Order: sequence, then structure tokens, then C-alpha cells
Amino acid sequence: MIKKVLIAEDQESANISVQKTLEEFGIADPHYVHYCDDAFHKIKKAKEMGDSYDLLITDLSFEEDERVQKIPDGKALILAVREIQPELKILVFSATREATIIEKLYSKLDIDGYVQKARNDAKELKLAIDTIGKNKCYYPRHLLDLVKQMNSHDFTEYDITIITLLAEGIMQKDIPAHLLEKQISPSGLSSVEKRLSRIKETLGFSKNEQLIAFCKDMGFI
Amino acid sequence: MIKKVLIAEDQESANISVQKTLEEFGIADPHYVHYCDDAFHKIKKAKEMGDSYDLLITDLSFEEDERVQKIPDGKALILAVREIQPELKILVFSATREATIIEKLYSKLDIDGYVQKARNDAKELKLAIDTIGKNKCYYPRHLLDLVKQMNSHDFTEYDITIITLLAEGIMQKDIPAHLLEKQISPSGLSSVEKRLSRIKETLGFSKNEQLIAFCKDMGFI
DNA sequence: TTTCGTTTTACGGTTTCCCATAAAAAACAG
DNA sequence: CTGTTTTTTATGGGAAACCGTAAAACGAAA
Repeated sequence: MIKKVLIAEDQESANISVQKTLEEFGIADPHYVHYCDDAFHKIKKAKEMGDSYDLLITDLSFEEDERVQKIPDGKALILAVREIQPELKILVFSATREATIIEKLYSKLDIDGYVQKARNDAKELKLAIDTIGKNKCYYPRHLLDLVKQMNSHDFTEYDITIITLLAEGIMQKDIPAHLLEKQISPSGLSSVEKRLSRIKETLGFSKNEQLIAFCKDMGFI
Repeated sequence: MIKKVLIAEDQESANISVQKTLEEFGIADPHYVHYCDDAFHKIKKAKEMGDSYDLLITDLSFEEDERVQKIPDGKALILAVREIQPELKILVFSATREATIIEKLYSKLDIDGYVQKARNDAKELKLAIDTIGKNKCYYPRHLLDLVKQMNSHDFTEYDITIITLLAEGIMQKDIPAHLLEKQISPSGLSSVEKRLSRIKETLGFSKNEQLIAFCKDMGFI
């Protein structure tokens, strides 16, 4: 059961969102800090007083200002905290959607959950805290999907070219002309169609829109 | 004219790419550092010796290791450097494609150029250095486009819902069913079609693929 | 309630996409 | 060079998307 929570977050707006969510869990007065250094000291002190925190919710990036910090960001904070209280649950609440970065948080820093700051992040935040409260890790859905798909198809230059053209609004039937211009072969419409449907098949996609979204997530385009 | 260049970059591969590009400009032996602290000290020392750098090419994110750094990342480095040599040209070479982050680099940190690490970044790097050499700022094309488009349409919850469904591979003709399920109105296929075509019209897009790519770039989905 | 104006939905024609098949071209081996 | 295999391109039918128009539903005001 999660009772004592510390929030490290320098953005006012994000703070409000987190607070509201926590209220729904009956966690009335979570502790706030706006600097990583403060977070570290609070956790350390609580541990020493025999009143450890159950959960740390932290951002990754913190704006820098005149207060010089030893711990510059969320990543460093997590590393530092793990030294003094390895069992502390950590939920990262950040804007990054780079699958590779998020993946590393789980594998290297051993975090318990990641929620991306987005429109309806309150919902996801709730689900994440609930999951972590049950001693389980919370993986955002889109990450799970990505990890699974990562290795199922490796994109060639050819693939990327076609997909980039699509993302630029070129109609599929006009792609052959563009390929000819760039002297890329094969340039036939059938070849383009076949390639696209093959990619989508291996990735389990049904529509081009899905493929574009995936490639954007992966940073291919 | 750019003669003396310092590169702050901890990734071996990226370093090579930059080096090649610089060679084409006749900048034979640029200086390299793998840590921001080193970059800062080099710039400071050169300035004091009356042999200042003309250009700093830096990454934003630096991997942390056993060497504890005062300056954790490229952003902090830029801030620090601006203190001691405000006129130094700065070109950021990083992987981020978050339009908002990049925009801030220009507006807050006053950088002279940004090039995103991508497949053919050498070309863009060259163009950027050339532009900066002429005392002009280099703006990546896609950023210019985004900034222009940003204000042309503001996305509602409804828009995001539809676009998200598309990105998940739902067929357009099946979207009404999903909207009904979520009790979102209007749910008619015609309304969905009209909404999508309206969005694409205001943004100057022709295809859904383009819209998906744009929304991913903007972090809407 | 009636009327007017707006929003939502339904329908039909055209374009584009999707997919299977076949023809053509290229690559390869003997 | 000939025959075989693979790759690329062409073609056509059916499904989905696109786009304009008209009907229906809804809301507000008289």
C-alpha cells in the first residue's frame, strides 16, 4: 500500500495534475519539491528517521535557474536515490516519448512506471499508481507494443524513402514518379504496394496511418 | 568566416559525421571534447588567450559516467558559454525532434542553428555551417513549417480522438462505431470525414499520412 | 408550437488504394 | 546461348476513402 509520496517536479501545471490524481487515492498531503537535490535530501532524511517514502514521482528534466544543483535531472536523482533506498518505488512522469529513452529507464534505472505527459495523463497516472501499489510494474501500452515490434522488421533505405514520401502527402500512385526522379529502383507502383503491404504485414498493421505513427515513434522519419 | 571550431559530443559515431563535414569546409583539425565541462574550460581558456573559438557544435544530452560533471548537458553548456563569450556561434546537433524544445533553443538560448541527428544529417550540417558562416541563423526546414502551421488549427479533443483512432489502424468507416462506444458526438461517418478534411485543408495537407506525421511531431498523439 | 438556422447524418459518384494474377524483364546457371 | 528462377512491372476487379449534395435532427427564439 502506498501511503507516503514525494513528488519532484518543477512545472506548476504538472504538479496540479499529479496532486488531483493522488487525492483520489486518499493520499491527502504528498510532499512536493521543485529541485532534485531537495528530493534526495527529503528521501534520505525520511529513511534515517525510519519513516521512508513509499513512492517517488519525478520528472526527468528540470529547468535550471540560479540555484546550482548537484543533481541536475530526474535520471541522476533516480540513480542517487537507488543508492540509499533501493526498494523505493519510482514513477517517472515526463514528456519524452522516445521509446529508446523510456526503455532504458526500465532496463537500466529499474523504474516501476512511466507516464507520458500528455492530454489525458491523469487517467494513465491513476492506473500507474494503482499498478505500482500492487507491487507490479506499470508499462505504458504504446511502449509494450513498440518493444514487441522493434525486432520484427528492419527498415531499409528504400522503406524509409517510401514512407517519408507518404508522410509528406505524396499519393501512393505518384510515388513511382518520385522514385524515378531519385533514380531509385524498383520504382513500379506494384513494387511500392508490395513493399508497403509486406511491412505492414510483418508489423501487424492494417493501415498506412498506423505505419506512419510507428515510424515517427521510432524516429525513423 | 569560421576557422576555429569546438565540438562537444560524447557519441563516437556522431563525431565522425561532424568531422567529415568540417573537412569539406577546410577546417582540418577541430577540437573535440566528450564532456561539457571540458568544452567550457576550452572555450574560456581560448578566450583568455585571445584566440577565441568561432563556432561551438554541441549535442544536448550527454551520457553520465563516473566523471562527475558540473555542466550536465548541452543546454547548461550553452548557458554557461553565453556568460563568457556571448558572440560565439552555437550550432546544436541533437536527436530531439520535439518542435517545442527546439523552438526554445532559438528563443531562450539564442542558438544559431539546429540540426537533427538523422539519416542524412551531413547534408543539413553542411548547409547549417555555411549559413552560420554568413552570420545568419539556420532554421531547419521542418521547424519553419511547423511554426507556421502551429497556429493555423487548434486541435480539439474530438480531433485528437479521431486521429488517434486512425493512427491505431482503425478504418475510417469503422470510426463511427468507436465514437458511439465512447459516447462521443457527432459520430456519423460524414462528420468524421468532414472534420478530417477540414483539418487537412487548414493545414494544407492532402493525405491522412501527412496529418499523422504532423501530430506525432507536435506530440498531440 | 412554429420557424429559422445550425448541426448532424445519409446517400451517390468519383478517385485512390488494395490485392491477386499475369506478363515482362533481369539475373543466373549450365 | 538456352532454360530457369527471381525480380519488377502491368492490369483489372473490389474495397475504402473522398467530396458534394440533400435530407433529417436539433436548438433557440418568437
